[in-house]
Amino acid sequence: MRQQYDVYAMRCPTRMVLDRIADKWALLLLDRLAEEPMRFNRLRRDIEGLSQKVLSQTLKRLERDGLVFREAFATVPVTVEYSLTPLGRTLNETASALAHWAERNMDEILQAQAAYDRKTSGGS
Amino acid sequence: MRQQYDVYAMRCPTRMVLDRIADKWALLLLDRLAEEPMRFNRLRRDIEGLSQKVLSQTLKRLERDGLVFREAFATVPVTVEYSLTPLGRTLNETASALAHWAERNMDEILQAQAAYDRKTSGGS
DNA sequence: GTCTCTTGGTATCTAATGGAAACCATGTTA
DNA sequence: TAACATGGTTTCCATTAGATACCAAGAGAC
Repeated sequence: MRQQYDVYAMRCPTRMVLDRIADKWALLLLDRLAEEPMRFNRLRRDIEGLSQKVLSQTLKRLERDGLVFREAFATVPVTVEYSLTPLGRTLNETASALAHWAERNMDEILQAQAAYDRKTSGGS
Repeated sequence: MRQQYDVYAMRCPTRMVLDRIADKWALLLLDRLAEEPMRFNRLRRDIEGLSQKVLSQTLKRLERDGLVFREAFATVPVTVEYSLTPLGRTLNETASALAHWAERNMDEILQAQAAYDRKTSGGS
């Protein structure tokens, strides 16, 4: 059962996928959708700083990769609901860990940055 | 013990950190350095497609964040060795999971993409 | 002696990407 | 009739990524 793909190889398709999931917005979207299915503008409002264009692009790519499911309802103004696919759900287990690692270790990082900046700018 | 940071808030410092660690090259570097300490050009050769400039920038940022330790030896041509800090090591536990999730689920993603493209371009 | 290779980077240039803002059709409400 | 909601696409500009060349200091080949 050796793995057949290698992220370190340039031409490996995993590179493309890693490039897609190692993305701030994709991770936040996955994490948000893991809670419950959501609509376009709800996501836009929830994730501060995420523009419509990038939201649209990111959702489209996630849908293409089979991570997100898009369902459109022919209501008065069209309603579009996004949710995680089973595959997307398995990714979220590791992806959300990354997002929340940042929250847990923020203090330590802030201290490291301050120390680095003191050493660098103030240093002899 | 509620968390004091929120990745969904725009001005939260975790955003900055998430932006940094949700990066293809940073993840691959962390994963590579988790194995053993390595020198600059070794990393460049091992991670295909990674340019000197981006390697240099990424390492510098990771060092500033306290994730990577840089040690220079005054040898003949200067020797510089990079290794993970304890903090970097905790990150790698979740970060490498992301990189290798791509390897494990590659086939399913490729199939999803093919299905999506058939539906999109060939669809009625 | 000098040509070329190594080390670990920086400087420069260009192509691709990211984000802000405007625009779109359709329909409801004030 | 003007404004707002829906879910986007288009346009523009600034930042970024990547390719390439360059740098100093030495080691080894010729």
